[in-house]
Amino acid sequence: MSQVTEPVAQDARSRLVAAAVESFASKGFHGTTTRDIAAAAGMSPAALYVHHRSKEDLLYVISKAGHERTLQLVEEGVASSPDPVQQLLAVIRGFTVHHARGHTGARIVNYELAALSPAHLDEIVGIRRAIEQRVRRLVDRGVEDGVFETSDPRMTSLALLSLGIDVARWYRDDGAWTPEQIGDHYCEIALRIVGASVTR
Amino acid sequence: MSQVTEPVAQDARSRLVAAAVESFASKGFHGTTTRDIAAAAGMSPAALYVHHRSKEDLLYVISKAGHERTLQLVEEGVASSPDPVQQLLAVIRGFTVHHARGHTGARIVNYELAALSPAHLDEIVGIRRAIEQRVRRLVDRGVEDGVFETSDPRMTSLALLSLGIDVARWYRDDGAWTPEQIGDHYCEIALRIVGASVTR
DNA sequence: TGGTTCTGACTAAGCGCTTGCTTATCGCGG
DNA sequence: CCGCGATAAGCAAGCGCTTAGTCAGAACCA
Repeated sequence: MSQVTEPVAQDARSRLVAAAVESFASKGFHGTTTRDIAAAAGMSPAALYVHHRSKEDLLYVISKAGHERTLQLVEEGVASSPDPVQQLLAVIRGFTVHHARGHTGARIVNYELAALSPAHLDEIVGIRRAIEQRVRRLVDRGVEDGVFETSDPRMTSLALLSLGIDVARWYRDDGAWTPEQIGDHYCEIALRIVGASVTR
Repeated sequence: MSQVTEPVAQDARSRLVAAAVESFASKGFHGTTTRDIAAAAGMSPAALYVHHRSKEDLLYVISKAGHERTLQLVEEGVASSPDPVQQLLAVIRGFTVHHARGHTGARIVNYELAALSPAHLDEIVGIRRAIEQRVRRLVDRGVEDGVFETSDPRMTSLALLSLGIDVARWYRDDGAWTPEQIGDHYCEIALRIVGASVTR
């Protein structure tokens, strides 16, 4: 069977993905060479093409997985409670912590969209729309229930997402706060943004 | 003298800068070729080097001007009133409108820092620190005066800037809101974030 | 005519990706 | 248990092309 060979191949494949994540995040897609990635994975340039169709395909794999993880995170937050306030807290905490702890991957997810092929971009944009829609529905529900108060729910939900996404840009591993501390403070900020009339 | 010839040269120079802004913003620094820039400016590839030392130098010129403009904007907002609330509103409105209307330039300013040479990056980081410091002082003043209320003024001021910067990422010219509408809503959000106990 | 602006032709270096080959591991007939 | 053909992983070398940047001279304007 392939129970012995597969793990080796899977390891090489994921090592290339991990190397690409590091390279793309620090130097950008176009600033990264296939030789950079191969070297970081401890392989020859040609080995990249044994496991991946192209450099762009590597970006697509990373982007797809990152977006799906984010969508899952948001959906879990919404499903965690029937109360919009608790849903908001769960979503913001998960979203923020994820963008801080996984800032390398999140940078690629949010800032390298233009490097995707048109077909791949289409697919990714679809997932992004789903993420935005989930948050918009959450805010709308809160407004309907009278626990949120905002003059423009659509822009408010966009701002909530925006705040979390931008954490990936400014977060540093050697910074002053842990991802959890940022998550906590961003929950406080989020409640204020939606005008939640609830004790903290 | 060169009073007559200079305008022509200045025009070519600024046409190259304008072309570089468009290209860098849409395709990124590394995704843009010197031929892209020259062609967009209606010139041959070699003409770029008559007016600029290198492609990186072009990026530096754009980044420097953009950062200085932003710092100026923040300082004008702070100087507009002795009242922290009015200062905050002026800064957020100016900052947000600038990042929406000038989103092409702002994308380069905020997302192409890694492509700068170490020396140039140092200089730019200095301006960024000055911008952050101005906003932090504004928030600290508001807290001292008792008109703002927040558990972490440092993270709050970072979040305020973060929110404005990210507008450059998601704003579209054909989107649902004008820069001014976004500025208005972001003023409302900012007041809530700092816990300003003031009527809208 | 003199000086500046701008160009076409060029180069060295670096790019994504392919090729030809070696090596390691596999199931399987004897 | 052994040896054989098959499959896949990996590498050194390099192909065809594009890149940033150069330079000698044409074109232009005072």
